[in-house]
Amino acid sequence: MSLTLYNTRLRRKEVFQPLNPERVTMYVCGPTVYNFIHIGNARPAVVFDTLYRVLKTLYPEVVYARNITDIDDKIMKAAKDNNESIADVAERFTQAYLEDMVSLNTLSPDMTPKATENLEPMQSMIATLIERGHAYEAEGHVLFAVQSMPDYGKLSNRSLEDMLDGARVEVAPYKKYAGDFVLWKPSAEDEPGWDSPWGYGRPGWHLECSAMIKAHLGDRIDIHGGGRDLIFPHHENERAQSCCSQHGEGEFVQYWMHNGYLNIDGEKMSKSLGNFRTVRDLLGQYKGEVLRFALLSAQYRSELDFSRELLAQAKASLDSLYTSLKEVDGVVAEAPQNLSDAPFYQALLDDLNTPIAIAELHQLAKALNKAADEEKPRLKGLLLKAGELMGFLQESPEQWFKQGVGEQGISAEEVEALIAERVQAKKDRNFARADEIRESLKAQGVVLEDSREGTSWRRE
RNA sequence: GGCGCGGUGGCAGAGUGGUUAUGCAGCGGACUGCAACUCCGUGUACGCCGGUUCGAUUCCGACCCGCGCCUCCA
Repeated sequence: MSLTLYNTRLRRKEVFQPLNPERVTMYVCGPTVYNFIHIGNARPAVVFDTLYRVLKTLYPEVVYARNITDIDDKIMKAAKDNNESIADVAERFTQAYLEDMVSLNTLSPDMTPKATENLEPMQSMIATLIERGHAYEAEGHVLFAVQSMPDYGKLSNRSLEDMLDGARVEVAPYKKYAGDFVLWKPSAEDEPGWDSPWGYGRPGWHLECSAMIKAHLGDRIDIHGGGRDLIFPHHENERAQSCCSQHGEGEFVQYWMHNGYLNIDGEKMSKSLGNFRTVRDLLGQYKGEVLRFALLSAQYRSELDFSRELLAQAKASLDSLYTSLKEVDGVVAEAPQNLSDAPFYQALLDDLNTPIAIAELHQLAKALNKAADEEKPRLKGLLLKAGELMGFLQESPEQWFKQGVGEQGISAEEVEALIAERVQAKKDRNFARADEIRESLKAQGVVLEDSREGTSWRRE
């Protein structure tokens, strides 16, 4: 079976056929670095990281780019509010973002282009658009003329008329047409900017992605991903800029992919509504892998309600998977020779059906629990591989169960000492003392488990 | 107003024109000094009303409800 992906532009699933099977290209919209990211922002990072892992099993070279937007009015505002330079704000939150990405077990993209390092390609794209009659200058601005593009609106499936009907912003007076959007805007003396043929200024938001894709990946790429809220206007406008400035004909992006929202109490999580939880904050209470598991517990196009219960269930599921692995700690895993028949792989190939793939993880774990010794290396290898494709199960069970989150509480040495005391108590048939120790540890978040091999422990 | 998404058992969440995943929680049992873990067993749910059909949660139509986008947003 081959990879199928849901293409937003066509509103249906398609078999994925790369432009060049030797080199697959994927671009995902990264953060604007003016704040810590919230867990909703983490969803595309985790989803497309999973896709990246799957693509790597299919193609010899996958080039994954995820940008950093480090020039933007919101960053300028944050810098002003904190009395800090724009570069410092951007640098600080870029680092925080990269740390959060590591916590969520995402692989590093092959490139992380920054807007401020790509002004030249942006300006050259503007020049081309003006030359070709798709853009015009007005009062220090350069605007894209949406009416110059016959199929503008095709990605988001809307007509110009319909869009303007519901418009809720005032139309700037210098626009020839209300739907035109900014490619370049003037900066005041004390604002950041760059010299350009159209005066001192800075790029419009949509431009950087178009320009960086062209500069680093080429005129045409295979996959472009991001959150659903980027479909319009961001990706529609990117498509307009890129299609109208590229060499030759054809779609600039072959497969547009958009993840659904993360909700809080049924409402979209967003910075403007203020109902968000930052990844940073959540990492104080949950391991990154738990957050990742929660994010992948629904198919990426569905909405997902983010709650304490969701995280508790994610944690419980991972505990159970790691328990299976713990039981075969001494078994050497046998790497699967061929994934193509594995149900978890089939599920991932079907537009990243992670809930099914997770169900298969549980099936593998259950099979492993019951397996005869000679079957264990193969099953363990499959389970680890399935986990790896989704970014799970890469810690040792020991680490998973004994490393706490945030406040460490009782030390491992103290736990071991109490276990030793309890073993003696049990030997003396002093069960009252044995139970007392277990209860006391339980109250401190440590669970003891007796077996023939002895007593093991884990943090809850 | 335009465009779009969704409503599945206590919760989360797939899927399918008929044998109705999976996990968590619950219940019964095995194991255990007692537990925990694990294992075995256990749950006839698909918003409402019509239609098509031998048969619909799945297809079609209407309706109700929720959510989103229409130039800040992942």
